[in-house]
Amino acid sequence: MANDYKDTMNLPQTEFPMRASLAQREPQWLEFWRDIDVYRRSLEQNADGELFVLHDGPPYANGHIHMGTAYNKVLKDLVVKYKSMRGYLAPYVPGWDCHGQPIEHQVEKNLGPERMAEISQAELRALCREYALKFVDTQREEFKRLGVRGDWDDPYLTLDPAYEAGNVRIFKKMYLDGAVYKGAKPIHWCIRCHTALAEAEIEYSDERSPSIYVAFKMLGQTPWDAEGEVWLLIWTTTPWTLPANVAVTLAEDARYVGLKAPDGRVLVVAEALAHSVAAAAGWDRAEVVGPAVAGRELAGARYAHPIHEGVEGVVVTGEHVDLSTGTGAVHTAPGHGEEDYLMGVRHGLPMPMPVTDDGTFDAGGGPFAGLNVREADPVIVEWLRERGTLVASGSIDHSYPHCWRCKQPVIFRATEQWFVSMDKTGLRDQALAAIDTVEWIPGWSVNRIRSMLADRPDWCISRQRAWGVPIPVFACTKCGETVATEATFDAVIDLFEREGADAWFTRRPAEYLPADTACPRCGAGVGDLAPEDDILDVWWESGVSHTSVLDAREELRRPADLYLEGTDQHRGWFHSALLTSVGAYGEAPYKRVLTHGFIVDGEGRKMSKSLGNVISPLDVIKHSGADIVRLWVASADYSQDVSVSDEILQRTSEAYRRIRNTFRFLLSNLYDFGPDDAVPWSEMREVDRFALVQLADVVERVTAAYDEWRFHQVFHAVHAYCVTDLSAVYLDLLKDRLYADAPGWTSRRSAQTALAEILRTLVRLLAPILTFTTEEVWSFMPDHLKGGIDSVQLAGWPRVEVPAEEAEALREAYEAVLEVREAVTKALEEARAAGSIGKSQEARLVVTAPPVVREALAERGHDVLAEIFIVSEVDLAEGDEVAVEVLPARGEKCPRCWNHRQLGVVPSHPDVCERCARALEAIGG
RNA sequence: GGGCCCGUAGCUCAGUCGGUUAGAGCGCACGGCUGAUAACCGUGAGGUCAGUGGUUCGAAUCCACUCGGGCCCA
Repeated sequence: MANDYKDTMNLPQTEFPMRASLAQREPQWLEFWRDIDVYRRSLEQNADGELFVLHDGPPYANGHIHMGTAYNKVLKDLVVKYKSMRGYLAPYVPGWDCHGQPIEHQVEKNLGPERMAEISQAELRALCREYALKFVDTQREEFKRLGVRGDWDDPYLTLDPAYEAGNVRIFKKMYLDGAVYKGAKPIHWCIRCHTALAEAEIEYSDERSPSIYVAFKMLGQTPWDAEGEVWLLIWTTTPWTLPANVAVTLAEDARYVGLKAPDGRVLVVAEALAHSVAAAAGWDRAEVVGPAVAGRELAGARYAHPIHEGVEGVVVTGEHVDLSTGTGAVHTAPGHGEEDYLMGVRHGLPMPMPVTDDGTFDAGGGPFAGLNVREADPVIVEWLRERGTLVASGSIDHSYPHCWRCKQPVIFRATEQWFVSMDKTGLRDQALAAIDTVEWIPGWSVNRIRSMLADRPDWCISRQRAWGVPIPVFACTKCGETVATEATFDAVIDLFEREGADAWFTRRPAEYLPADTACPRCGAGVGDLAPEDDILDVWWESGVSHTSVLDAREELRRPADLYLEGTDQHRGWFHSALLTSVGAYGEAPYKRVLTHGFIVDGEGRKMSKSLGNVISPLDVIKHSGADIVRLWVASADYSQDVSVSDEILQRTSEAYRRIRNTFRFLLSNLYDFGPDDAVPWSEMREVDRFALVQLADVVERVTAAYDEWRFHQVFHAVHAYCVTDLSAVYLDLLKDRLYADAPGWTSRRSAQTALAEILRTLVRLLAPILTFTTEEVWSFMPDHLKGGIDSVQLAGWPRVEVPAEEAEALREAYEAVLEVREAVTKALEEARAAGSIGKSQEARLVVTAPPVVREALAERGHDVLAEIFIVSEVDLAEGDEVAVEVLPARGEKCPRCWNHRQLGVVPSHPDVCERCARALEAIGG
């Protein structure tokens, strides 16, 4: 039986399992890393290395992680681990964004309206803190489970006292420079709850509103003067906003005409809407009179205010004018609408706000003073009708915003807000200049942040909420003056450092401000100062992490080497960090910014519950393992949106198995490879030397890909190497030598020398990506290949040195050999299809090739060619083109190595071929 | 509606300055091996380079528009 010889061979042996069972095994590696404190040791080991700071952008501390956060964190981990293995001192301090409306909103919902009414602001803040910390813990465990390495025991939290104080440091600098000012801006406001509402606190539902057409009398000359008295006709569904009117906005390019009303007045409307206006007014016939004039030509015209006597309004133009409904002339009240507000900012319009916080008109409401806006509409409509300016009226059903809590319709109402001026101190220009000092990856991303900065309005940094860091200024209760000086800021910084921002809500200013603090206007003392109610925009808070984290922590440094976030952060964190850093220090907070796309489904659509295409990283971890998530992250090109689907994960798992089996083969053939068995380069077989040349080339390509932030090319290069160079060619052809040669022969040790080098190199190339699997591989490697290092993460970056000249010669020669090999496999396949052979070792080849190729082949030697082609014999012939003839092998099948050879050459082992006989002799068989 | 970006095989990706017949791996089909075995090897089929129009001797590549998608604004 052929099997008699099986025991005499060096067949692969390993305990390294073929099946990964990642979901079960990965947690053991997490324990291992915890036990050896791998993060700390990675820092200690590189204590003298160059510092590389990847600064973590803080995810929001509510809910579980999703694919987007998982993707981002894994990408960061790849970078940190790669840099660390290259010898950089690469600390990673994860952080969380803990303040803000979503948490406050959720806590409020959990409490319910009754308890909410009883609770103090300090108590609410305590509940918010508890809520945020709970999700910090949740996400921390989930990120750790992904294999992300960092200082999880001491992350940064935006609710830490020292962090909160950093906000004040930056505010102080920018305030004292004159960049911060107080202005007004319309926001959603609930007049019943007396509170500002965020977008997430708005519910839309249908509402019936009045629909009225109102004529504003034009003043001065108009193009239609010859036709009669000229009025500008507007349409609105919110009559109560008319007292705050300051302008009428026309579409710049649309044509406006005069519409002759039955009473003889000329009403100016957009030409496109003249007919629908006449229909709404119920006129049988509407005559268009006089010229048609572009909107822009009417800009600057004046009209008499529809409510306030003796007041004038102005005509402006804007791009938001809708020409499908209404009149094409938009009533504009900057205090009552977002677009109106922007028009006001652009044209320098005043922003009257006649509505108080409970919805009552003050004196600015003119004839309606004292009336509540909820009741005002019919009164105002009647009032207009009496004066003859109401051209038409009806009602309309439309979607309208309501308060999530009391379900009442909300209004847009301008309130006092704090702003950062983009231009007063040159912030915009400085920030634009700072952008050019930063490396943006991918390159186009600079366009994105540049256009956003160039176009953005002043930054509104105040929010009317409880859960955040207060705007650190005081108001004089006597005269209303703002009190904020270097001394008060420093006192607040000190207070926050000691007690956190909570103290703002529990202590009186007199307790912590210098005793001599006084109002600069009226001289009122410290006892008459009230702390500002509003809190800072959370983008400000996370933005100042360059100060609260990078400056504050010893192991970090400002500016950071890298910020790495999704593309939405051009408007978010990249943006707010840049503005606060430029505002305070005149420079960018980062040297480099890498942005990645969003996670979408297999069709490129965003993930949403309603589409039912959401994939959770937690599920993938549970079913396939975190290394599959990590391999998926590494396989995709992050410069565009990244798809994930069951099929994609399936493909990823297949690629994983392929890589894993490559490791398994390497390990299983090194079971008897001892510390003294390595063969020096000069004594290695040529094929093995070429394998090392290929390995060196892979290291170079992969290292370049990492260095140039092209991680998906790392994956593709390594995967292709495993499949094409190793599995299909080198490992396949090596089996004969590995299995059949005597264990200690140089020929076999030469092969093992190459395999060992490949193993210790490959495992480290992949360590940043397959963090669990490579650790597992490392644990199965012979000790002498590990150099006494217990974690692959601490093993440094591989270098494979090959003599340059010889390497080049080998590349050239083997390019020809491998090309011929392709022709060989095709020929063998044909022979197989014809039924003349099964195993390739049953074949003998006659290879015909042109002189140059033939020479390259001949130089290898016939036996080596047979080894490379995995056949029993190769003969060469010369011809014009490469051709391969497949013949039955000569001799008999050796029962030990299965090659076809002359058997019985060695008398002591008459059954087997000469090589096997010698091998049997060598092992004393 | 505006700004930035994306679209190459079923999937993940290459494709140099515009230059032969657009490549690789996976998957799929078929076959081999049974000494990497829930593994491994081979062969093969798969593409209107999203579409249309243009520039050019020549376009996946440059330009315009259209369609589809993403992020951010409005």
